[in-house]
Amino acid sequence: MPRRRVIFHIDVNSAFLSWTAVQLMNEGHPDIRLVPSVVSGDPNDRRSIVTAASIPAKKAGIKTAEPVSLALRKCPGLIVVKGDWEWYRRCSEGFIEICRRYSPILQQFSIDECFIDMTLRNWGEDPADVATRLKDEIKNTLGFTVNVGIGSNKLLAKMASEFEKPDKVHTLWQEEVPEKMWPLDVRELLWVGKKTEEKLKMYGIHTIGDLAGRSIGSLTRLVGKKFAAQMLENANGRDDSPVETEVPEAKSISAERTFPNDIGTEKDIDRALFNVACIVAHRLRRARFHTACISVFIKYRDFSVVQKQRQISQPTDITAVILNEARAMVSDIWDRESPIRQIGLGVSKLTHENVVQMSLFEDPQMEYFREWDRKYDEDKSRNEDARLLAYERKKHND
DNA sequence: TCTGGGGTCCTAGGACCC
DNA sequence: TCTGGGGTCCTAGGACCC
Repeated sequence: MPRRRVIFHIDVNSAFLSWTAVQLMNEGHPDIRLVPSVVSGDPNDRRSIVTAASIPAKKAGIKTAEPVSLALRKCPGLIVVKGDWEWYRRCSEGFIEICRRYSPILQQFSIDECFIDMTLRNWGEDPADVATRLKDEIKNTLGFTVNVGIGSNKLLAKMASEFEKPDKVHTLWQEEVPEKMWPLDVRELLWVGKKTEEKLKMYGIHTIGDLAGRSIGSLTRLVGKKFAAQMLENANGRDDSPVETEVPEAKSISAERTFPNDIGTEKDIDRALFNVACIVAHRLRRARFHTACISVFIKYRDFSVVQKQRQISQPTDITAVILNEARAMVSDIWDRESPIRQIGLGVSKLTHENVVQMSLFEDPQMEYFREWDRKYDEDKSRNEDARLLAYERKKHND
């Protein structure tokens, strides 16, 4: 007899804020979760935005992804803390490890979320009790709270974990969909973002229930065939995607820079391109990839974006080659008048280097470029080691 | 004193081939 | 000289996620 699937979705509550709170408490500071506080990139950068906000900060009207300057105006006493990515990585590993003890069929969905397939567990008890044990174990051993959503598929589990927060367990079984999911605003449905919300509401679709009752034809006209079909399935609580235990290989690597003040000279642009090219190419080499497609984009002051991509015949991981292509493309798309807010560089069509054919008669200049990259990579890894060592020392001394 | 950074996937139109 | 249709690849743009 086919038994119904039991999926858990575990979601760290205000992840970056909680993790920073734990870090600060380890150093003897008070708990920033209890006061209006936010985590941001560089708090001194006038363009930095709110990465995570405490519940008291949210009550003061502060939203994730809004500018820190705006948040400070809304709440003058706000505590702004810079995020620590190394620490976040460790917190993430810690909570994933605990989840994996409950089921080996685990899919990490992001740094602070995962799905586990609990179908094969021998349920002598209510799944909600097991979920409660899991959430309490994370809280007691790691010091931060999670929500656990339980459902008969990934979509329902994820929707359930979004219900009341923090530190809660919720179920959303198929039969609970009309009662628990249909009354929700259509925007709450996974994959329905701002633009889709606008379109749907223009056609009188306000709740997930409204959406569930529509015909595929009318939705196709709004959002296209594929998305319409998926949205309709999801609104009815259907989703048969498996919990994927394999970590997918990267399909693209990119980096971008937003300037503190918009720029407009060739020199500034060139310097920024050089910086992002170094970063992207380094990450490419570290992952042992070559790229066959390079892309650039420019974001102007009014947030309009122009972009260009180009395939190259000989896949490469050489900074200079990538930078050269990027320069040419930026020169093609930049109108040479409008100040630039942000510039980005990406690589895609990634292949592993062992399948790449080396050209027999390579430009002798390439050897120089390769040497340059080798030095750069060495330097980077030395700095990285030193940073980690300092990190460990600091932790040891605390 | 408005809006980061890093990804994935989809669609539409044009080029090119048979 | 007007004419077709299918398939594939490429590019630009746009939507979504955390």
